[in-house]
Amino acid sequence: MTDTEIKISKSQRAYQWIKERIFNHQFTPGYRLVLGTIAAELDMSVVPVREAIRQLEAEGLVTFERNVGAHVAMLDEDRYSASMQTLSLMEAAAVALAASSLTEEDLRRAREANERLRGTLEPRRAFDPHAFTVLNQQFHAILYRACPNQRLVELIDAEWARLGNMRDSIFTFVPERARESVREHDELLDLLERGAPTHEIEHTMRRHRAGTLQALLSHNHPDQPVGMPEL
Amino acid sequence: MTDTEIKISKSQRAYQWIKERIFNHQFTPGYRLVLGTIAAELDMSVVPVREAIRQLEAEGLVTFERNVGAHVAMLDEDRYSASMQTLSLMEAAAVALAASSLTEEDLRRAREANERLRGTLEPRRAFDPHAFTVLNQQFHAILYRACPNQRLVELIDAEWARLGNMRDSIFTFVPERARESVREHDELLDLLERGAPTHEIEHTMRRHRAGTLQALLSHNHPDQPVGMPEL
DNA sequence: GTATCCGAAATCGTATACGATACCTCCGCC
DNA sequence: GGCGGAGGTATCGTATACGATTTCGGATAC
Repeated sequence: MTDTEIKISKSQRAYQWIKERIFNHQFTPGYRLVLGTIAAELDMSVVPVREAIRQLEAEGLVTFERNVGAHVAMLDEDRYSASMQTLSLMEAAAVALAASSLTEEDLRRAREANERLRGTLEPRRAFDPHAFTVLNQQFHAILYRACPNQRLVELIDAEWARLGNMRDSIFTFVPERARESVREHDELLDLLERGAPTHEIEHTMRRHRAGTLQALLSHNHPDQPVGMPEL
Repeated sequence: MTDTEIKISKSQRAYQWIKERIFNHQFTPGYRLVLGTIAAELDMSVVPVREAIRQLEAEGLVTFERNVGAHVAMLDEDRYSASMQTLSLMEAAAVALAASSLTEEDLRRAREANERLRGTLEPRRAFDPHAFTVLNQQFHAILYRACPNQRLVELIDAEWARLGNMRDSIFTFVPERARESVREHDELLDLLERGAPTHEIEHTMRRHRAGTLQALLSHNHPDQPVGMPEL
C-alpha cells in the first residue's frame, strides 16, 4: 500500500493553507482571519486553526489580538525599511560566505536568471514590477542559498517572506532602478566568477541593496536618509 | 479601581511561564514538556498550553513532534556554530549602525559592564563561566540595542535567546579567552568613543566574535575551520 | 442630523470529553 | 536468558460546548 505518506496534523494543514493564501496574495495585508470561517472551510474545528495562527503570529506573518482576532500583518514604512535593511545586511554576508562554495552550475543558473530579468525590461513591453520582483528574488536566492551557514539562510528566507507579503511589491521597483539593478547583478557575477575577495563581494552586495532601498524610499519619501553601514 | 491591569490570556501566561523556565535552565535542553502536567501546574486546560508551545516552537525554543510531545530544543555542534556566526554578523552590523546614536550614558554603562566582567576574572576567585556569560551578554546588549534598526535588534535578541539556552554556557568561555575578550571590549569602546568610522567598528566586532567562536570550537574540536568573512 | 446608549449577534477563549497513537511492561516462546 | 508480541497506560489531537468580550445596528435624546 502507499502508506509512505506521513500523516499530517490538522493544525499543520491549517498552517500551510493559510500561509499559502498569504503568499498568493489571496489574503492581503490587513485581511481579517476569522477562526470559525477558516475552520469551516478546512472542515475542522477552531482549535487547530488557532494553533496555526499562533505559529504564524510567532513568525510575524499575522497579528493576533486578544478578543479581537487575527489579521494578516502589515508593515508601516519604517518597519518595512528596517526589515529591508536587515535583509540586505544578512544577504550580503551570506553571499560573501557562499562565494567559495559556489559551483559553475550555480553561477550559470544565476546568469540565466539575470538574463530573464533583463528580458522583462524589453522596451517593447510594459514594465511588470511583480514579475520583476519574483525573478529578482530568484536571482538572489540562487546566490545566498549556497551559503554554508544554513541558519543564516533560514533567517534570510523568513525575512524575505515577510517583506514579500507585507507590502505591495509594486512599489519596490521603479523601471530605472530595475535597469540599474540588472547591471549590478552582472557586476556581482563577474566578481564571483573571478574569485574576488569576500570583502569586495560583501561590499558590492551592500551597495546594490542600498541602492534599491534608496530608490524605493526616495520614490515614496523624497527625503529620509536610510543607509547601509559603509564597509 | 485598579483595572489598569491588562487582562492576559492563559495561553500568553503559559508561554511566558515556560519561556521563563527555559531561560532559568529549570527546563534544560532535551527536557520533555508534558502538556497535561504543565496545564495542571498552571491550573488551566491543555488547550492554551498547546498554543503556547506552538509559539515557542515557531521561535525555535522547543521542538514538537506529532503524537510524541514537546522538548526543549537542543542544537548540535554544527547548528550551534552556525547560529553563533549568524549572531555575530548581525551584531557587528548593529553596533556599527548604533555607533552614531550611542549616548555618553550608553558608553558609560558599557564601560561599567565591562569592568564588572573584568571583576569576574580576579585571580583570587574561581572563574565562573555562567556569570561571565550573563555579564558578557549585558555588555553586548547595551551596544547593539542602541541600533536604530529595531528589526535587527529583535532578530539579535531572538538569536541570543536561542543560543543561551540550547547549550550549556559552560563551554562558551575558557578563562584565557575571557581575559582576551575583556581587552577587546575595551578596544571596541575606545573606537566608539573617538567616533571611529563604522567599517572599523564592524570589523573590530567581527574579529572579536570570530575569536570567541574560534576559541569555543577549538576547545571542543581542535580542527574545523569556521570563520567570519574578512571585511 | 449627530451623538449616545442599549441589546443582539458574531466571535473569541478555554474547559471538558473522548478517540487515536505511542510507549512501556510483562508474559510466553525460543 | 533474550526476543517478540499483547495489553494497559500515558499522552497526544481535536470536536464540542459554553461563558466572556467585542462589535454592530438601531432606537432615543439633543
